[in-house]
Amino acid sequence: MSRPTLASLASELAVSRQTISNVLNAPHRVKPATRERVQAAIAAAGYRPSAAARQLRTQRSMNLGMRLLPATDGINGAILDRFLHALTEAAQSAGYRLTLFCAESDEEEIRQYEQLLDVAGLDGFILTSSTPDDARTRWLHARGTAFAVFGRPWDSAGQPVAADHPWVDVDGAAGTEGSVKMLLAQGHTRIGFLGWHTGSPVGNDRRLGWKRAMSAAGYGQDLVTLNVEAEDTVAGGAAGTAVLASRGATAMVCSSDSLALGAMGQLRESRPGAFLRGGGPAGPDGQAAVVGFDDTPVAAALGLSSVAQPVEEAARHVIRVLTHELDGSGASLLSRGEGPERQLLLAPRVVERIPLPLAAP
Amino acid sequence: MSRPTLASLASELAVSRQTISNVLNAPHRVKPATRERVQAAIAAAGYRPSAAARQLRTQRSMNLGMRLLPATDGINGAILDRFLHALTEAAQSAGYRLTLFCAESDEEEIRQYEQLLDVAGLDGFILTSSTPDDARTRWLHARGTAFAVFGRPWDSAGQPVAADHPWVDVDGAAGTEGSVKMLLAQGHTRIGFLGWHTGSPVGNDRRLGWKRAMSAAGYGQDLVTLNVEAEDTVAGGAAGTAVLASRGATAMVCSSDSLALGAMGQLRESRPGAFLRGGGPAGPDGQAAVVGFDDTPVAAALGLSSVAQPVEEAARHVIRVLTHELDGSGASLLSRGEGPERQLLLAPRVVERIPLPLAAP
DNA sequence: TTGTATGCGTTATCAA
DNA sequence: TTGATAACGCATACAA
Repeated sequence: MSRPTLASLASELAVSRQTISNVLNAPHRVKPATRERVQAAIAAAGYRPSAAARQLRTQRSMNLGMRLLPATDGINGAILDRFLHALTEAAQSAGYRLTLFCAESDEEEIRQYEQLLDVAGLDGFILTSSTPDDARTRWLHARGTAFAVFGRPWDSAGQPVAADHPWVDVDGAAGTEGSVKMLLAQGHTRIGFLGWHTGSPVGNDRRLGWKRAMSAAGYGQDLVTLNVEAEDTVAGGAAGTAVLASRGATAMVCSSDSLALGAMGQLRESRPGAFLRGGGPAGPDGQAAVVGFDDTPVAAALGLSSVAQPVEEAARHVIRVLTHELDGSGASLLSRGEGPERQLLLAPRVVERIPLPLAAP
Repeated sequence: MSRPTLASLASELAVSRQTISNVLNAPHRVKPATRERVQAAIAAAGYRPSAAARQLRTQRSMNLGMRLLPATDGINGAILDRFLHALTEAAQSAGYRLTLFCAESDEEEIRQYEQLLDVAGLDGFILTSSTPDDARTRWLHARGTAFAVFGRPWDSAGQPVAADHPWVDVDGAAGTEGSVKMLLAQGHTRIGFLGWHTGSPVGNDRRLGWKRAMSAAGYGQDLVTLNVEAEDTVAGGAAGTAVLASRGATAMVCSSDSLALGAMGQLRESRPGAFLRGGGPAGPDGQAAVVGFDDTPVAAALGLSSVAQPVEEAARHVIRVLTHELDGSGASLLSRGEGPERQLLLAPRVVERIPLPLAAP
């Protein structure tokens, strides 16, 4: 009653192991009659090839690795759930398994790569963030290991840079640009930007979209006074909003939902009635408006407008391009047709919401 | 420049492969002199045994599997991040890798078990929830596969039941009981319970704690009127709270942060000033209080009191008991001493917070 | 179209 | 204490 193997099946069917192997890996090379007979026996016996034996022979594990970053904020990190699920699902239907690991730092991440490569023979890695002048992508490239990144490559100055490895990212600037346009349509003119004080490339990108849209609308002279940087927390958002409000801002575009949450709270406190218009988007007639980023569950729960990243689509594409790299190298002789985009910038979507009427009329 | 193997190392050192293998797996069986010489060579060459070859030989993959549930709510599901990270970390330091997979249903989950067992040779599984009369645990038990569950076993009627498989859970009743005690200490007497309408064992357990504490405090006669069931959403929480408030409740204990969020919003709207006392916990003098469950990031962000589950500890213990089951079977001859608790009920912690002053004075 | 022989890298068994 | 041999389950080159 133990699990069937190639050998046990072969003797049972009175054919060679090779024939069964061919039925599985090169069906066209075997006569239809025997092929069907073998296939029936495979199904009946519930035979499944052993991945370990196969890996030993082919040097491929059909296994992808990904580092699980520690859950930081919890508000902003809420995106990971969806990304990870879509990633697992996509990998699974592409015939790959997904192995998770932890690392305290990028240096340790590299050491983990090395170990997982040597010990488990992982075929490739998914990186869920990119840093300026990323040592990890350099290492992987030098080692000749396949990988794909969720995040654009940045040079050491934090500027976008060309790279020849596969990556997928979301166009943050387009997101904040869309937020500004939405607020302009609501009648706002003094629209502030509440960003991070870290100077991260991602944050700069989001600020850039705000600048572009404001300039295009003719409010370029406000770019200095209406730009505020704060710590990426609810408290930081409240503090930054106090400054922006004192400079006359009636609406703010934020780099994160944490900041936006703080902004809403601060406005509710300092300007009673700021969100009274439960019936629809508020105008500049004493009304306020806030747009967050990432469209976390918190935003949805509180009626906070936010920029939604297509993380599921990003995850699917990461798998698509990575598996194409892994599977395609051999088949590239046959299908020299184009594969999936090796580099892809996805457009986010601004989700407009009506703030929950959390204050009494 | 290819990776060293047992054979290459052996010829280089002029010893047999077996000796090197022994140095790794049974160091006491090799003479100290040669042992050290081999160990030095291993370190110098950066040799690491191949998991695939090892698995082929030992029939153990050092690999654990876990189904990734689709991110449902996003508010309540926010716990998964922390659980998964702790799980990965614990597995890693126990020498195991973690493989993720997806399934649409519990039946498909079982089919995935079967496939992952046959193909990848996983050593065991972690289940992240338990259902009444769980078919998955029955299947795994029948198959003789090791597993551990985050969640108590329930019989088909949703009552706690004994089972001999390892599990870890958090005592929900103790959590709501603690919530009630906190509210009593604040001066509240009419404390409502806002629970799920699904009749899930987990929900019943949480309701039970409220009942126990209320009865103990002498408010047993209110158990019927102050118990409300609603859909597990923010809107459901608001609706349920309207009912509870109309029955005179000044405080509510909720089965989730989603419900609690809805409760806060509803109270803010219907009772201006309900949370005015920003300076400290509110009393029954016109003040309101809400306690959620799970201590999600949303609760922390909004100053919502909530019951915090020790998910990291739960994850670590799940790995502890599962790896003990896997590793310990052989060593049980030597160390017949007690291992980790095979069944463990962890106590949650009530986190008391001051609501953010989101309404104007 | 099918079968035979060999090796992937490791550990277990046994003999020296 | 160490070494030779076989076997884990599969796929590839080559022969029939």
